[in-house]
Amino acid sequence: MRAEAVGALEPRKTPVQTRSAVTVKSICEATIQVLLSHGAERLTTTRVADRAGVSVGTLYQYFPNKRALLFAVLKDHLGKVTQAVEEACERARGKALGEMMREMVEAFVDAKMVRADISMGLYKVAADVGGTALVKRESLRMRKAVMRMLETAPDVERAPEEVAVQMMQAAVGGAMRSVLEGTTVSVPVRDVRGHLVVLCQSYMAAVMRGRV
Amino acid sequence: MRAEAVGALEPRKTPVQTRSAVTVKSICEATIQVLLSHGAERLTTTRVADRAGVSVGTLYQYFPNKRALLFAVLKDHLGKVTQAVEEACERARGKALGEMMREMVEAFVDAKMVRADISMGLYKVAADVGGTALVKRESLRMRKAVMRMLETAPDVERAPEEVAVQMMQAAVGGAMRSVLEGTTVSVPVRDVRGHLVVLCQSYMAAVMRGRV
DNA sequence: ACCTGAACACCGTTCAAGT
DNA sequence: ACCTGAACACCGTTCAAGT
Repeated sequence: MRAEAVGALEPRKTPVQTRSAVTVKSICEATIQVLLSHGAERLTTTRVADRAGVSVGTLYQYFPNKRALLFAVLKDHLGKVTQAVEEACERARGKALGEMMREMVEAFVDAKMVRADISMGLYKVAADVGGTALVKRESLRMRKAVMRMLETAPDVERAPEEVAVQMMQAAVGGAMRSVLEGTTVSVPVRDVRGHLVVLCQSYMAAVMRGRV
Repeated sequence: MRAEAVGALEPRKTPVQTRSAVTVKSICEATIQVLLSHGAERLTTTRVADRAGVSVGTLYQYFPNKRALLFAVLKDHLGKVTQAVEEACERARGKALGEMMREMVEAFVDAKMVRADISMGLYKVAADVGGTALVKRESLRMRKAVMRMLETAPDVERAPEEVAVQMMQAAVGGAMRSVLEGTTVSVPVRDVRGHLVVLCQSYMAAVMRGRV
């Protein structure tokens, strides 16, 4: 298997003046706007620069390449989702297993849904941009939060294997993706939430019963 | 939301002579080879043509554009997976619900795994290529097969809502994707299969019990 | 009926010149 | 310290010319 030829993805220079901090922010915002209005395949560095009111050269002063730009935007978006899940896990400490699953899943689904349009747009670019590495990192953060939460469940004697939690996350994440991409026939958000809650509850319960 | 600007994705002309049938096949094979050896971002129509031993012009005689080429390859691959699942559903008719889930999930996982490298490579291009439309079609075919199977389960009184089956598919598909992309920490295939079987069994059982 | 490959348009990226 | 935009390289796609 090939190693991903990613190249530098980190921002090129850190803005030291207020002017450039504004520039960077406007470039990121312009990226999202272009993504949503023109679509991923028409997202051009020139177009982004235009929209941000700067020249291409300026864009490249802060981002080494197009991927890095999209990477930054993706990172920001995924970070918000992870944070929402972490907070939910914190809130649910000490509750029963079923409640925990509900809080976690609802936080995840809702975080993805607040900016459903951005989530959708970013799925398309994630693959081109080293998104999997990012998803991997965020998954790990979420998994740790979930594991910590599970340790405090009164109705759980010993924590489940980490594989089980991984599968659960991957399943919920995949289902959300499918809904957002419209692969799934359109279903009300409320139903999706409800179904994913049940899915996690029943799977976790089965795992605890040693069904695997 | 923007409509996907797909353009023609169907092959441009149907080979009428043996020579050109060979050409088309070799172009498709070359595509997979280039995808696996050079990676998605270095997959160039010129490179594919070179590898297939023809000129770019010839490639464009059969495929209107690069996307159509990748679309064809993706379609073929997904078709095989769907077929495997359909066959499994056929075999499992009349068995108990738990057995049905096992047969279905194992068929799906195994089909994805036979050519894990191709599955992986194609995930990267799917987004650029109108893959979601294709996935939607294949999902529908699989869902119908699953619904037909479920009707014959002796321990199921009334078939589950279609939403539930959709969620299950999306969850399993997403989990497999996560495993293949390496987002999930590497887990033995056998374990993945086992976990996904339990996930489907417990979720379906919960749905039947009216837990949603 | 099928194949070739030079030519064109477009996009990512750079860098010399400006403030 | 930051910005500009013409110039370059590369890739998708075409089409006049060949067999």
